[in-house]
Amino acid sequence: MEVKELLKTKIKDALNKLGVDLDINQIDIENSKDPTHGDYASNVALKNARLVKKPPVELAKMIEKEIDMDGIDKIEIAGPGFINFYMAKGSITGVIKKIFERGDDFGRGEKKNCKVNVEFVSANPTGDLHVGHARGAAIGDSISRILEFDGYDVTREYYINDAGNQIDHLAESILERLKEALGMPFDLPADGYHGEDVRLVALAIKDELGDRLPECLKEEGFIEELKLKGMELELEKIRIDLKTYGIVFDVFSSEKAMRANGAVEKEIEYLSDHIYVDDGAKYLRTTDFLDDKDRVIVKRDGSYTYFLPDIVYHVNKLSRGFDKLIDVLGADHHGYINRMKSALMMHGYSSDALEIELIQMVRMMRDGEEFKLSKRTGNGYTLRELCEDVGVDAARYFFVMRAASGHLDFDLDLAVKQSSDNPVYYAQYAHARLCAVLEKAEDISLDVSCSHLSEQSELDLVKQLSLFPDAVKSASKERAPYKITNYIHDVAEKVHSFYTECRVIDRDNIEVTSSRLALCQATKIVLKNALHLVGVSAPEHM
RNA sequence: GCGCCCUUAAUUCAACUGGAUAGAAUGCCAGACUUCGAAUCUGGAAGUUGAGGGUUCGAGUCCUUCAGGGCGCGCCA
Repeated sequence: MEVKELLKTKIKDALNKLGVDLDINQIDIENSKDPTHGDYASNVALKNARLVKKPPVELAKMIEKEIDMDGIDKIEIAGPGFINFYMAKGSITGVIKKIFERGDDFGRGEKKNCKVNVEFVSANPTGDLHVGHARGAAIGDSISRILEFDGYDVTREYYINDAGNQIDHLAESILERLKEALGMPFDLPADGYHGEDVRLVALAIKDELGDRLPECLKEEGFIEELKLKGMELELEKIRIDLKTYGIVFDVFSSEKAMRANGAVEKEIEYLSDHIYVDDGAKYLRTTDFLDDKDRVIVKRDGSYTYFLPDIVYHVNKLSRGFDKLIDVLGADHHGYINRMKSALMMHGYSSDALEIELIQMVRMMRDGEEFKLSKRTGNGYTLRELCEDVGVDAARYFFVMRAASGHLDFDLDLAVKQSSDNPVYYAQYAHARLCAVLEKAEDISLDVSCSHLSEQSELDLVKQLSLFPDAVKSASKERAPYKITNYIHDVAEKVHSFYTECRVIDRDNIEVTSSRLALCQATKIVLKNALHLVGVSAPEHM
């Protein structure tokens, strides 16, 4: 049993003896942040003093008197009524053995039997992914990894808006670029895509068509062909960039497919009780639910707003058996939340069947100043370039290390720096250092019971390792990958301190050495597990 | 004007969801390599948590009123 659970049970039993029956989930055990407050602390006495009609300190003392002290060195009542527990060394180091037993699964949550669909990136296939997508991608994938690790069944999904006019603009842009490539007069549409990337796509199409190109340009249906071809090529680039970035989607859904077979018309039919017509347009009465304004779903000219197929899409996702949908979206979509939830409620789903994680803007900083364009190409700064410039590990770590709800300043200079200033290297270096030591002492066996650990820095590290399952739970519950990077940083810090203070390999003292080696190995496992959750590698050598 | 988010050290951010003396990193100052990787470590200075009021044993956290910033408020996606 974990130490915290053990303490909870002990407290519950003690309370029982005092004639107080308290649910075990009502008992909080905190990890003391201050070593003078022991290893663990509880505020049960403060919270429940009224049950015994005595001051908190009195209740704390009563609990202290009744509690089973097995595994506990000392108890102190402090402040207004906190109970501080000082654990016996064996209770603390027990976690090492557990880490060895569970290995890659240490920290993994129990199976939840809950299917979650995480939709993220979903960028229009009309050009390269940029740094805004990169943050959403890093966070979306980390959330997926964390939920998976915590015991959920996760599907990563990408929604392709291939039915809107963005694709028309793409095709028109390619068409003009093709004319350009043939030396013909050309005119890029004002709302088209003027970037270098689209020009290259056009050149690829030109190569493919070869001599047929001039003929094709005259054909009526050629623009349709360009839509398909252009999108396919753009999507392929996106797939490759994401893969390099460590992200693979399980499902790509297409808006076009969503609209097929009269699905949208059926949806209108289904929602008819919530629809009214005003000034020739059809409105959905979302204000009956959570929205502050009714929304147009069919325009006066009979075409649909993007909202309608989006409803079809979300209903489709839920109909595929997911218990929860998570959309990772840019912060400018916040108006969208209640609108979509309302629509789903019309289908009888609860308002929390859909959860939307809003990602704030990224500002790229170089030399202390914001920049938007690439130095090399003069175009927008893309995910691909970012990976080339700072590496995948640094990019992903930086994007998730702050809460998604806050703006992020991405310090490019810091990200390329190979020193402790750079949190990624700080963490990876800790891992590599441990590997180096373990490699050097391969012939010495490990003492998994860690019976010869006594230094403060050793015990601090052990305690830090024992916090990993908590960190996972909290990151999962709050969809907050940054909790993992914070955790990683804390582990790395403790590793470096331990390493400086305690020489691991001492061939004249094999007992201590094997305990320390076991600690190193356990730490290595935990660090690797944690880094994996944010999609960052754990290198053995750097 | 209405709605949502934000405001914590010089800077970028934490704070276990209401807990003890508000913590890290960067930057600044002072130290530590004959030894497992100095890509490291150990100290130090730095705060009226934007301002006021309220709720209670206890508030950065909850309520409220202000001030400042961002985003949204399309028959755009």
